[in-house]
Amino acid sequence: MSIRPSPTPLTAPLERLLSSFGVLDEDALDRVRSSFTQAAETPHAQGVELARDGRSTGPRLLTHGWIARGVHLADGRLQIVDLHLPGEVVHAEPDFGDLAVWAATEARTACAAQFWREAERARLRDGDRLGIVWTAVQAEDIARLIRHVVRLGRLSAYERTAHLLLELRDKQRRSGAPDPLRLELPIAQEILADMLGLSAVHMNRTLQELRRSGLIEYRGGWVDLCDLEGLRRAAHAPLGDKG
Amino acid sequence: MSIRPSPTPLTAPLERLLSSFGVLDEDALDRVRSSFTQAAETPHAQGVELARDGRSTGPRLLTHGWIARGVHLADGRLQIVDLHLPGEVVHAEPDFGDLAVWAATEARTACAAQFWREAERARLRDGDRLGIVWTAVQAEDIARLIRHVVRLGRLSAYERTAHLLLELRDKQRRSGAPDPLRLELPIAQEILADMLGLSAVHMNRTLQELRRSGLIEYRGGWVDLCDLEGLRRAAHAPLGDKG
DNA sequence: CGGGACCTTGATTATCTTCAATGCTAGTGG
DNA sequence: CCACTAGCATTGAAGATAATCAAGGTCCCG
Repeated sequence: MSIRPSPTPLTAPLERLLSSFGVLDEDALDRVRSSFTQAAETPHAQGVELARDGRSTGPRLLTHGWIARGVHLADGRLQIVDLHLPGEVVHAEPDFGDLAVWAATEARTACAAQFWREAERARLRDGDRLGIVWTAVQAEDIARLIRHVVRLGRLSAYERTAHLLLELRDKQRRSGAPDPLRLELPIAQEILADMLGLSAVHMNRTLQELRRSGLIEYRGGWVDLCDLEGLRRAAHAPLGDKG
Repeated sequence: MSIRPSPTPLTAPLERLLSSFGVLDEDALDRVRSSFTQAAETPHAQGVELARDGRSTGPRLLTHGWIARGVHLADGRLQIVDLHLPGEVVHAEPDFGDLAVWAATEARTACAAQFWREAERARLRDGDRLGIVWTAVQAEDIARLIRHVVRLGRLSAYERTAHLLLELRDKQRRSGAPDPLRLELPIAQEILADMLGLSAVHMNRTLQELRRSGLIEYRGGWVDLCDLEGLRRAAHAPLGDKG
């Protein structure tokens, strides 16, 4: 009997995500995996909150499904701050304003407290591969927030949508998606609208416009990025590396 | 001749800012001050960039004036990501996208590389006051970005403007402003517009609307927050603690 | 006095929201 | 197998919000 199933399946998407930011040596990879030996997956039904206001579940590794973070205004308006894909460590602590964190689809997570401590400690050791990679991951988290600010502040609905699709594509590639031109989009258009600060109706019309322009095809929860270069031009952004 | 004027005036706004996040003991305060014994102030003329694209000056302590961080789009549009006041440590490294950092007014900064290292190290030591406070400062940086996302995504021009004024007021209080109802605004309306994702014309009209509503008075680079509670209601936000 | 930077105003147009239906599809129970 | 329902996508029309264009106006400074 083996002590532990070979490449702990739990951490597979995390390993892919980390590797997309830099090479992990055997030692680093080992520490990543052993941070989750104690961890069991928790399932989350669609729409159920992981954290809100004061309550927190600590940092959690998303293993399956999508998780959304966002702010609810008193009058019902919602602004989504980020959408998380498998492999990402979701900092579910609402230390930041009254952020809500919920499962945008059926999802599964595992406690990442030990990993978080290990990674933070690694950042301070010179030359530690895990630390180098983890620093890059956190910088990217902030860069993504900044891109979101630019998207919402200065891009039109059409530009925003193209920009977001490229953003999600890049996320999905880090998460280990095989096809660089096919994007899984298992969420309602209303969620995209709440991400982009648009009404659901206008979101729908904008997606149709992207279809009519031949930049995407969209049906059944999948988006085909037919014209990556066109999307990039539409988004005024350097997102969406190499087809 | 004295080696160094007693409470190094250079760090005074930084000390106030840090203290607004938690108590610093003598030891922590000492380390803050001695991180800047080697540092000299550099002046920056209005509009001059500290960093752009690849080039960086490393983390710098803003001692006088305002600094802006933002993204320029190819067609001339500009989205400002944050406005910095004295006491803040501006991470001028454009690791994050193609962020530009420039002096929004005449400004002076000092190298904060040593302080940054010291503060980061302190974060990892349990019970270190500097570490605790620095962690809070960084969490607030992210919280502010998230509030910016909500502002741009889901608030109207009127709401956005009220929200931003409260945000700037809170910043200015941390920076040590004496009057909690008087806000110095030494920047053109166009800069506020670029912060809020509006045209300069509409920014102007929105400010007038806030004046007509009796929420603010605005002239000569100063804003009086006549009705703090009204602003808070207009902003749909819990910003703007106690008059 | 002239020039430049900034603020203000009016008129017009573009973008996006809201409201109100109507279709579409998958799941459910009779 | 077939209504029946719920959730999501789509459409049209009307209205609100903000951008754009084009002038003036004000203030400061050389």
